[in-house]
Amino acid sequence: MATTRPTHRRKASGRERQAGIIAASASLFAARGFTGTTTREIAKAAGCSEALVFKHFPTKRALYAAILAEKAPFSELLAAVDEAAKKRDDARVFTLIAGYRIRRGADPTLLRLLLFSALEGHELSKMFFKNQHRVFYDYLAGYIGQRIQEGAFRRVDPLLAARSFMGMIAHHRLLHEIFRVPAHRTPEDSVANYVTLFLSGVQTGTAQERHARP
Amino acid sequence: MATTRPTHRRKASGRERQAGIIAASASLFAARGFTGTTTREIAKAAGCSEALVFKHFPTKRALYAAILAEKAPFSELLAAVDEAAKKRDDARVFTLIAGYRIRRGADPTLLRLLLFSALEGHELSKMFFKNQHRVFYDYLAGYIGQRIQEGAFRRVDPLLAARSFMGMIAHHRLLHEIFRVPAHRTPEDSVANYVTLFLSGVQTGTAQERHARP
DNA sequence: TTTAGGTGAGTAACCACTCACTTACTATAC
DNA sequence: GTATAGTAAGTGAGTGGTTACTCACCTAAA
Repeated sequence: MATTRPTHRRKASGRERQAGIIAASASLFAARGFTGTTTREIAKAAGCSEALVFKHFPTKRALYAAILAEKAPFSELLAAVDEAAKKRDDARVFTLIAGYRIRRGADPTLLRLLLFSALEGHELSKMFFKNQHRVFYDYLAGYIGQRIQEGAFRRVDPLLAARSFMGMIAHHRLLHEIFRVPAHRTPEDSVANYVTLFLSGVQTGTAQERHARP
Repeated sequence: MATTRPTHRRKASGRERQAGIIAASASLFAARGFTGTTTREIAKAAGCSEALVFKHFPTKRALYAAILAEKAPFSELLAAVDEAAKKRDDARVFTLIAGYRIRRGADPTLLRLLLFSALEGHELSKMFFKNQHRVFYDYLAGYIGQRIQEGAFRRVDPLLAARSFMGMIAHHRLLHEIFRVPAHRTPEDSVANYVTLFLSGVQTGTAQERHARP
């Protein structure tokens, strides 16, 4: 079973090729959308023939679906957020989430794929959206609801409040990554601004004195 | 010059046809994107032959550009907002803007066209974005800056604050119109929530007592 | 009679996808 | 060690269908 590794291999293994095709086509689909990308371009980007692409994926649509299905949710972030949530460190909870989205070197591919798939009405769009974004709303809404019960947050609608915060973040990325609006602040600055603004809006007086006014 | 109007006209005037083609193709482009829409579909939707479409617009791309260029900014809204701004009625200023975007029967076509054109990298995308959205940022940022100087708002970054608010609104529409997330509040409720949350976040103590706590 | 409105029948290029076929690697028999 | 058989990796040259776009021609109204 353990295969030898020749130094100058001329044929890639099935796994390698498949991963290569997925990686190459993912950036193409993200850049041009599903209908805007041709199988010939995919083959060229993957460094193989069109025929081989169809040996690995029965149809262009199946390849697209494989890409969307591959992108999994992020566990390490949620663990860090959960820890901050247990300490009731509001600023850290929201800064972690915002900072994960808004940061130097963040990959714009996922956002473009998400938008394209939703606009083009691909069937896997909903699952993709659920894995990529829904997690945050549910988690944040739960945390906000809890903080309201504890008297730390004002009585706002938890789900709408969670969406408000995620809206600021998502819109920030949309402006910069899709509409190419130049940034006039550092990522850290922007995140701090959004977090402060949001927390000032939801925290009660007592909680604000602890965090929002340095 | 004044032409008679026969009751049973069989040929449309050039203007009428052109408008019909634009209207028909606009909804198709919004639904399927540029590459996802065929000229045959456009002709069928406009109720004429493909050849006639090309008599009016030299290329498919020129037709797309004509659609994006046609969509003009909204003057009556800005007038109403301006009036509220002169009275320093913060709640009304933000409620007007949010309510214009979030309301029953709002046309999702423009949002889809805007996103598709930006994602597909169409040249007119930037102008379209400027006409459709940029106005709000600049106007709001100016208003927020003024309110800060007057001591009514905290010292936030005016542009980031404006984007935060527009982000909540834009994201709300994105969730419902593109990602088909069901609404759990009425449009008016949602708008009121977003406005209250935002104003609580930016207003100083004195201003909050006047507006945000009924 | 003029002319703007309108079309059926193309065209070359391109699309997703197929197939007959070659090549490179490996396990095994000797 | 080497010959060989089996198989996974890989492709050039297509396939029928679709695309954006054209052109010669028609038709109704002023």
